[in-house]
Amino acid sequence: MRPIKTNACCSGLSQLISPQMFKAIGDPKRVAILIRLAECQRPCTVSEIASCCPVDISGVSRHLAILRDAGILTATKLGKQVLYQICSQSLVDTLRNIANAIESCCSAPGRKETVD
Amino acid sequence: MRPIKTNACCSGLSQLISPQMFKAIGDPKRVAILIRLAECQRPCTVSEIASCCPVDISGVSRHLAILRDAGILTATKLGKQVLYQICSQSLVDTLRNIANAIESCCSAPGRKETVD
DNA sequence: TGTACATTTGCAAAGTATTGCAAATGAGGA
DNA sequence: TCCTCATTTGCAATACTTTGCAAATGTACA
Repeated sequence: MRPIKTNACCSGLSQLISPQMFKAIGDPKRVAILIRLAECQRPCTVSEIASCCPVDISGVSRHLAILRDAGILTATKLGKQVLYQICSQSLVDTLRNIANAIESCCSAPGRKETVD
Repeated sequence: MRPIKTNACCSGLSQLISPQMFKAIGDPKRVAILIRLAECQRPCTVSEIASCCPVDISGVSRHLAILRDAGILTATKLGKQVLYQICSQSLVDTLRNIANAIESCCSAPGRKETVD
């Protein structure tokens, strides 16, 4: 087996890619919730969001907590209600940073290499 | 409850975001495999990839299949071996398209709206 | 204080994922 | 053909996730 040369510039990927974030998005109901929130254009209550999918509202609340814990949503209490909204700028930045890192790592010519 | 206005431009998100792809990346061992492949700068065999993490090689083979089925890797047979590599361009494009869609959807001023 | 409403949490059931081992498959070379 | 090596698959055990219901929490308002 050949020795494995690794590209030092790729090491940043492990800081950028959070399995928790990807796992949070990797569920069809949570994707439906995200799209609902994106379309909605304003912070939404749990009850409003729950109308996106045929699940008990307690389940929606749990899905929202998973997305919030992954840093994808923020929650704000307002009286009896809780308003959720997408952290769109940080999500956009994270996705772009990962794309840039993969691109520079996987298709950069003349890159520095080190033996593993 | 206010009627929910939705933003027509966001509907593309549901085509772009594949829960399967995010779920595939959303596992620490699979992230380790991806980083190994990214660093490695060339197609790698299963045995080479397996050295990235302390798991039986059969488990690594299954993780690779999950990433391949999600469209993140391609596999090529070469004699007794199978070479895996990241579909880096399509992954990069997908991440950027999602970022662009979220950005235009969530922070576009003067957007078109329709009542849900 | 008591009632109404929105949301979250405890719980148990059902479903899905991950793991290691052992055996199967498939390809190259003696 | 037979042996070896790389990879994949069957299987069972274990662990984790998702779900709905019911109950708990927290807030507003009479």
